[in-house]
This record gives sequence, C-alpha cells and structure tokens, in this order.
Amino acid sequence: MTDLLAGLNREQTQAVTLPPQHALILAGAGSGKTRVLTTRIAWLIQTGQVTPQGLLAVTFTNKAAKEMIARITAMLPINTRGMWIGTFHGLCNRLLRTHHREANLPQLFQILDSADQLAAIKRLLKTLNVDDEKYPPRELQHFINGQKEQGHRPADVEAWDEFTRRRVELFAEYEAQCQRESVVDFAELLLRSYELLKHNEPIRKHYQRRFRHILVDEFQDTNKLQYRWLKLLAGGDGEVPGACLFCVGDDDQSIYRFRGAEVGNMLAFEREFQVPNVIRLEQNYRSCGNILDAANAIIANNTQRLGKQLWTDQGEGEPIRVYEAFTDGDEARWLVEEIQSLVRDGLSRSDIAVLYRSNAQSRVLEHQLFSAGVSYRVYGGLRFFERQEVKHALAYLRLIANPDDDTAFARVVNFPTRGIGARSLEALQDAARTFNGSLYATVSHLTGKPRKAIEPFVAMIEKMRSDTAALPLPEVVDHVLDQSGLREHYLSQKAKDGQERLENLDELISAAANFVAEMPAPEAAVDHPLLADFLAHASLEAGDHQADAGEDAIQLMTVHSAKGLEFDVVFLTGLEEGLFPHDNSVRELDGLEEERRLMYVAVTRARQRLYVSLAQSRMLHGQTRYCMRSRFLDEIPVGLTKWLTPQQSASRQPSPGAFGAGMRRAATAPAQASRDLNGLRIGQAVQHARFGVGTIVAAEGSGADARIQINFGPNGMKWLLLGVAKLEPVG
DNA sequence: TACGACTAATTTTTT
DNA sequence: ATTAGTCGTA
Repeated sequence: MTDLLAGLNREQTQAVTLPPQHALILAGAGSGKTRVLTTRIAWLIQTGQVTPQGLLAVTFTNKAAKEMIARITAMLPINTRGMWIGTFHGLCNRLLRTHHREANLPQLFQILDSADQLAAIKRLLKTLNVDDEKYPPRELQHFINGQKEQGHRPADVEAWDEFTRRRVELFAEYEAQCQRESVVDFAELLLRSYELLKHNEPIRKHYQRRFRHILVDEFQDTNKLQYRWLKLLAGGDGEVPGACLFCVGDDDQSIYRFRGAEVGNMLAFEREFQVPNVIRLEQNYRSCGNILDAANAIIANNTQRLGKQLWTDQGEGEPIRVYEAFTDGDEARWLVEEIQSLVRDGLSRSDIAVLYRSNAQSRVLEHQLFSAGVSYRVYGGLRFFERQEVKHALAYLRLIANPDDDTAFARVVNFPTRGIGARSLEALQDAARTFNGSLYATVSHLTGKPRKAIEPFVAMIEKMRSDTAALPLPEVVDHVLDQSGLREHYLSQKAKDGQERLENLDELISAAANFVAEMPAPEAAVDHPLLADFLAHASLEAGDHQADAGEDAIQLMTVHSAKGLEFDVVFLTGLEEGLFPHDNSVRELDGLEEERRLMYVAVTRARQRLYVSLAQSRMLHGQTRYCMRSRFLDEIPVGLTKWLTPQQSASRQPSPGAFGAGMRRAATAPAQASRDLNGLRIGQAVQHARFGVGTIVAAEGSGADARIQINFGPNGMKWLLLGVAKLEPVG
C-alpha cells in the first residue's frame, strides 16, 4: 500500500487517500493530476473500499481514458476489462447498447459524427424544402446541439420569435428523422442516456447502487448536461446511498466554453454537494520558476477564478525569450534558425513545440521548416476515420448493418458513380417522404426510370450482406471494398490521390483486424459479429490526430491541442492583438478571460525554455495586417523576459514618446506602415468627430482600401476607411 | 456527369 | 491566400 503513495507530495497523498466523501481537486498545470486520479483509483481498489466494478471514471478523450487504464494496470494486477473507464460518449454508448429497448433504440443503432450530422441536416432541409440561406445547416446544427447540451427536447425550448420557433420545428423534424433512420448523434448519446436514467427507476437504481465511486477528469470541461448526468448517477435515491464524486479540474485551463463547457460546474459542484474536501495541487513538476511566474502573473489578471498559485522547487531557470519580427515570414525564418541551433546543441526535435492560436498560422511556419529541411509534424489535420475514402467504405458497412441509415445511403448510392443522377434521387427522396420510410426501403416503391437506376444498388447491398454474413470482420471489409467498386475506383487513374487512398483502405482492414483482436469473441453465432461495435468505434474514436508518431519531428499545433502536453522548449508565436487574443473573442462577454486562460495553457506547456514571438505585420486573408503586440505579452513581468530584438512595437497602453522615431530602426522598419497610414501610427491617439478620441489598433489594405481599426474605448472598436474618415492626431 | 468559373467565408475542437 | 460550396455549360 505504501508503494502506491511513494513519491507523492502532501496534497497529492491527501487527495489520493481521502475518506469516502465528495472531493474537488483543483489541479494546476503540471501538478500531477493524472497521477493523483489513477493512484486514487488504485488505492480505493487496493484498500478494498471498492471493487473494480463499483467504480466509474470519466474522461473527455479516448487518449486520456487509455492512459488512465494503462497507468492503473501498471499499478495493480487487475483486469480493467469490464471496468467503466471511458469517455462520456463511450460510456453512454455502452449504456444505450445495453438498455437499447428501454431507450427506444434498435440494438444496432449507428452513431453520427459531426460531419454525418451536418449531412443529415442538409438532407433534412432539402426534403422539407427549407431555404438554407435563412437556416444555414451549420447554424442549425449548432442550435440543435446547443439545445441538447442544455438537456432540451424541442418541447422544452423557449421560442419567443418566429425564427427560433421555426428552428425548433426543424429540431423536431431532425429528431424524427434520426429516430426513423436509427441513428444517434454525439449530443444525443448523452441526452438519451440521461433521460434513460432519469425516467427508468430500476435502471437508475441499479447503476446508482453499483457505482460507489465516480471520478471525473478535466471537470472544468463538462457541459451542463454532463454535469446533470453525473449528478443523477452520484445522487442517492431513497434507500440507495449516493456515490462519492471525485472531480479533478483546473478552472484556469478551461478553454472550451465555445463548445458548451461550463466552468461554473466547479463552483456548482462545491455548493450543491457541500464538498467537504477541496484540495489544491499547486506544486508544479514541469516548468522552471520563470515560466511559472509568468503564467501566474498572466492568469492573475482574470477576475473569475477559484484561486491557485503554482510554485516549483526547480529554480528560476532561463528567462523567457521574446522576439519581435517585422513580418510573419521573418518570424518563421528566425524560428527555424533558432530550432536548428537547438538541434545542433543536441536537443531532439520532438521535444520542441511550436504553438499558435489559429491553424491558418501554420502555413508560413511549415513553409520555412520545409525549405530548411527540418522535419515537423502538424497536429489537427484530418483523422483516419474522417478521410473521404474511409467514410465511403464505412458507409457501405453501415448499410449492411442498418439499411435505414439514409446518411450512409445518400453518401454512396452514386459513389463510385453508377449513373444515378439527381433526378432519380429526388424522386426517391419524395417517395420516401410520402411512404415515411427510409431511402433504402422506398426503392421498391419507385416506378419507371428512377427505380431502374437505383434497384441494382439495393441488390448489390443485399448481396454484400448475405455474402459476408458469416465472414470475420476484416474479410467483410475487404469484400465490401471489392464489391462496391471502391477499390477499382481508386485504382483507376482518374481518382486523385488514388494510391494514398488505397493504402488507407488497406489500413481500414488492419483497423478491423486490430479491433477484432482486442475484443472478446462474440458469444452467439450472429450475422456480422462485431460490425456494429466496429462502426461505433469508428465514430467515437476518429483515430490519431498525428501522423508517424515515431519520427523525431518538431511538433506544430494550436494552443488548444497542446493542452495536456508538455515540451522542453516551446515557441509561442503570433502574440499580436487581434490574433491572440483573437478579435472575435475580445468582443464576447468573458471572451478575453478565456483567451487569457488559453495563454496560460500555452505558457505552462514549457519545461525548460519558452520563446514568445510576434510580427509587426502579418498576411491574413490575403491582406497585410499591421499589428500591435498582444496585451498578454505586457502582462509578463519585465524581469522575467529577455528581448532578443529591440522593443519597438506599439504597446496597448502607449506611454508618451514610446513611438518616437528614435525607437524605430530607420533602415529596416516596415516603410509601408507609415506611408499607408498617412503619417498615422499604430498606437497613436486620434480624434474623430463622432466617436471621440481613440487609439489606432491595427491597419490593413492599401490605397483606396486602406482601413484602420480604432479603439474608441466606451464608443467601441471601429474599422474606418482611411480615405474617408476625418481623423486628427492627438498629442 | 464532370468540369470550370464564381462567390463567400475564414478561432479554437472532442465525441 | 485558400478553400469549400454553388451554378451553369459541355
């Protein structure tokens, strides 16, 4: 028992060995959060306080779930199979498969990923003849998911205006369509299993009795519905005592508000459960002192915090290096040189990360890295199960498992092309609407030319199903690739990237083989064993975000995707107003605080050395933008930084004289900036007849298009045409 | 059905 | 600058 706790600090030990009560662990960046969580689980089991079956552990990503399982198995010789450790969605899927009857779903229901969901919505709008200009599919998708995440069904939505009323109708139509097609989207997995537990007392009590300890990772990222789901499972119910909720999170690292995460859940949890144990893990084992001090100083500017101060006993380490480039290209060139010199000094490339706020920034960086021959890896591209050819193949498999899946049907009915045109499909959609059946089932009701065109497709799927019924899964996939004509299509010259796509299709067969190997053999002799499970796996786990994990390459990623990772050296690029913090966020309520948390996450990724860089001008959307340096840069105490270039960019609160000619390097300063701005400078105060006094924040375009952005304080942020606006310099 | 031309949008992302 | 999506023509 003691060896489990070996090496833990006081707070960590306290958290791991808490008595069976609710607990909230405020775990700062790099404070050993995952270790505490997994050790807590191992400790609970080892001390006999709970059996592996009596425990529920929830994470957000499959990666985190896998790591948790791996660490637990390393600590305890137990079989984790059968333990309920997984993502919210994975566990809900499990719940719904087990109780599909009670949840009013067929056992083989399919899961729509976001792209499938969007396709389904587009199809819905088309059949209902809805103007997609007025109701953009993406917006509707966001609306529907947002409502579901609030726990709302169409009847629960308060609609005060015509627009919302109509969207609610479409929400209801969408639900009907999903039910008809036996498909379930991500939000629905959550909501459906929440409702199952809520309304089915025997099932609810069964799980409430079973789970004595519920542990939640990244609790700050939970949305409203997820929190309610947890409350339902953990809440006592009459004679059934409540479970212990052990929530681990960091309010300062809450960066997913834009997709529904509610940091407020942390406070709500503490209040509603009268949490007797709030433990702060503030000792950081990752970063040097200077880096932590910078992070602490930055996050201290946020007002809505639970409060935490990271510290380390590692010493202050190196200063934070700041580089100010003239252009984004210069920034990238400098970065590559610096990286090359680090590598020459013996640092391995995979220990270096280049972070940016938005994906668009990676292009310039990649270009320079590529020309210099430095190998790199970009996170966040298409994932395996999201690739076009893979989705096509999966669509055929989905039709075998569930012919009513109209999304899959529509996707491949004419791919590879088999002469089924828009007219035939329209006829089919109309007929399906009148017969209130699936596209697949409606084909037999068609007449004339459309029927002739589509019938062979249905026959083909039928043949596939019977031919493959008794085959093992990988062979099913192989067979489908051939019989559908997909392989032939990508083999032909006209398909672009054919070779690569064929490789991915082969990879899909391997994925199926791996999946089968990791699954227990199916009990009964059923047709297409494991097919539905494999399809669920494909939807719930889209595959790795990165390619070639083994290669020693520089890691490029957005700050968001860097959360949870750490590197010896971090380059944080594009520290400019408008970019980081992003313009769109500054306008939102509390948006700036979230951007600052993002900055905090970025800074705390670095172990040894942190570089922070910015460019005075940057190509954005094909136009050069002139930028001020980010306010976040100014929030780092001066004593912690070391400027590699003379400080020259405008700060947000300009001090008198800071922009004098003497501060600029005359020979190399970007000449356009002053020329295009008619003698005005970024950071300069100007007077406008209507808006009053403001500060020039940014400029873009040239000639007649030249526009400048001015912060008029209480009168707001305005973009004004330089040639039109009458501006007087102030001071 | 396939291709080229034109238009609009372009923060962050897991499941 | 780029890319996805729509529209009209061959």
